[in-house]
Amino acid sequence: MGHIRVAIVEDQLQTREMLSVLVNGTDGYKCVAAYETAEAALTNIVDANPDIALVDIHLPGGISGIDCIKQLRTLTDDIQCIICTSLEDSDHIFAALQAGAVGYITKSTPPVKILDAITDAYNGGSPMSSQIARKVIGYFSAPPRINTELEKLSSREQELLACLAKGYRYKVIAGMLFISIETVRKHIHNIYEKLQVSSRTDALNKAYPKNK
Amino acid sequence: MGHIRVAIVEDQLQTREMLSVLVNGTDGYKCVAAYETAEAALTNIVDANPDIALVDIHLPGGISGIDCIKQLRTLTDDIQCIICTSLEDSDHIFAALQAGAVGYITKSTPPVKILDAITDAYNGGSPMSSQIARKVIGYFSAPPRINTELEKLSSREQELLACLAKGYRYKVIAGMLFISIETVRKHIHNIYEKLQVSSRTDALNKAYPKNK
DNA sequence: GTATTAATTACACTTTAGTGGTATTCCCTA
DNA sequence: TAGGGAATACCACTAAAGTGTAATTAATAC
Repeated sequence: MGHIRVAIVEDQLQTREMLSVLVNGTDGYKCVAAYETAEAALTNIVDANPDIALVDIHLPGGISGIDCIKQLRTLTDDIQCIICTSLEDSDHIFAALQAGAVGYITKSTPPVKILDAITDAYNGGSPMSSQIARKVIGYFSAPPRINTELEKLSSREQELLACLAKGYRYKVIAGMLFISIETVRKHIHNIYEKLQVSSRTDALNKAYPKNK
Repeated sequence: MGHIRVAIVEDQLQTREMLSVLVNGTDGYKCVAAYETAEAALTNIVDANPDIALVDIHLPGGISGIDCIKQLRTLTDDIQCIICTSLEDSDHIFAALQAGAVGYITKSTPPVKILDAITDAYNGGSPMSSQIARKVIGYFSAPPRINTELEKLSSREQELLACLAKGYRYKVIAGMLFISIETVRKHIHNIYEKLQVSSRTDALNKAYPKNK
């Protein structure tokens, strides 16, 4: 005991060797497995029982590192995966975190920082550079877009539109709002004109654009 | 030039003083404003023109630090806000990042790390501890919820449903998928049966529930 | 004080959506 | 190989949605 068990999933021999030497050469860390492909990792990694797995995104064969993590999550929750890659675009970062990676470091990370990242993840943190963190939170801070479409509508019309969004029939809406079905028709017709559409779904898509 | 302009929004005099002394006492940083309340900050901060604002969450008066950031975003995009608080729960973190904060540090952060965070944010990073980062990504990987409704549908049916979502008419869908309008009807009827609904809007609401 | 606008109702009409039944082909599996 | 699901297609029918025009009232704006 007393050491963190590390597995490596990395196709490049040189990087793989570098990582395992780094890990094994440091007190408190032990490299318990190293795989060249996702396939090899998935069939053997559970037996190796690492605490932490360093996973490359770009792997040979059909399974990417991201998919590898995704599938690994179906096998066990005991292995925490850190993506270790040269790819730094938002899409890969996002996909990796969604797959269940707890950290994301780049291959240019200096060796001592890699060990820090391993310890960090082991202690319940999520190692990533603040540059990467910025990209991560980019997904949160939804564009402060104001909905110009909705503003075109009167409050009554917005009320009607909300009913449309819930899928209510004209008759039901009329009953709920205590107005005649003809008025409902008229309101909705006005809404469609203002939004420049001609169907319920189009109106909803325009007024409440899907965020992602 | 040559220094990062910092504003402070913090109700506690002691902390405020500590931060301004820290910032002003370090080469490359300058405290250009310090406010006790969100209200004061919102009316004056744009004129002070800081690069970075350190914002507490818990502020006296009606406006919290999070709402302060939210409103500030409607005034300018030039000020990057870092939350500096003692609150560390996921909800606050998430709300802050959604409001537009680019970083999240705690008051227990040592002074030098606070300066690092400011520089970090200034350079396009998102300063936060890896513990906080873990909570952030928790929102990503958290709901491994599979959409059981969508799974009931065959791939062809899902294709049809996607067309419905875009607001296409039956005739248009038929043209796009090279099938007859009657087949479109049939598919959609089957979809409605599987989802236990009887209208386009209901089907979409059930198959693609709004996440918020 | 008059013009505009939102909200309301009405009627007639066209188009689209949704229901129910039947049938063929293909593919997969028990 | 018999059955089942999925995809395709057609028909007849009903229900709902959407269009066009017109008119009244109340509030608001100029």
